[in-house]
Amino acid sequence: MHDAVLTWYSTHARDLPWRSADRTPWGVLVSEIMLQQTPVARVEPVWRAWIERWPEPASLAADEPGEAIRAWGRLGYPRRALRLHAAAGAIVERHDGRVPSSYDALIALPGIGEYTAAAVASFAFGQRHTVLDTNVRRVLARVVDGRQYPPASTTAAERRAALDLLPEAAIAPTWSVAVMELGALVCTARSPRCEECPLRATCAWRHAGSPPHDGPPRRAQAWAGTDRQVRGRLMAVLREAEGPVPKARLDETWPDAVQRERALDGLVADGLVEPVEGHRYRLPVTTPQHAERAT
DNA sequence: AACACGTGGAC
DNA sequence: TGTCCAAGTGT
Repeated sequence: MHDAVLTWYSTHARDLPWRSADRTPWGVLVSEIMLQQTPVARVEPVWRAWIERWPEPASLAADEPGEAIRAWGRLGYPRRALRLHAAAGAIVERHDGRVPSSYDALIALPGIGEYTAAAVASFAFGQRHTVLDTNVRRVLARVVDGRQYPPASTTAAERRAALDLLPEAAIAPTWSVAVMELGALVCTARSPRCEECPLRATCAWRHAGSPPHDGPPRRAQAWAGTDRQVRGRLMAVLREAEGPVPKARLDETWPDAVQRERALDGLVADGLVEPVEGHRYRLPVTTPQHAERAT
């Protein structure tokens, strides 16, 4: 199983900039944050511009958080940009400006959770960690469990299965990225290309006749009319503006005043937007002291 | 544990 | 055309 996947990866891996031979831990970290819930094709140009402008954590930390949000563009979930800016500040303060290599130090940074800490420790520092993203979880669900889709959230059983399969340290990172790539290119969610799969001979799901998902329905996220849509409208206006925006301009983005105010208040509470005197708003200029504090 | 959190491409 | 989904995290 390992040889089949590694051989497949050696000839099918995409040539992505954050995988290049001269990659840096900072470049890997930035890519991992950008790739959270966001397709590779949309990340690549933004990543290139970001790394050119902020080639190390200290350069990002020295800039305004609003500039990070602006440079984030339309990648979505702009709180990731704010957390990446905060992570850069923490790296400067706690780690002398160098991305830490330990899983524990990584997961302590804002915006970095179980997956991203394992990914950076593996792909930037060559360590042996189980890397469980949506691709790996789907591949294991099919190959090992014979199910079409993994559980809604990562389980202990999945971590155990991933650890059982994780090879020796020398090739563990390559194994992880290879399984991820297999999930992204072949063992896809919607229309898997099983004929091209290096694991087609051993896949439990395929052997079982590719049975459809049976558990509770996987609910898609609502979008139209949600606060998320309103927040997106507001952020788009603020990103594209040079400086502070009159509230009247924000009021044009959404007809329902109650929902609009709620969305704007939420953005301010999240530290993504800053009120300015004279009924104006702008992207944040200073790092928020207590944004997203537990309630 | 369930939910909020953006955006746009694919089918 | 509307649904589904993309290298998750924090609460």
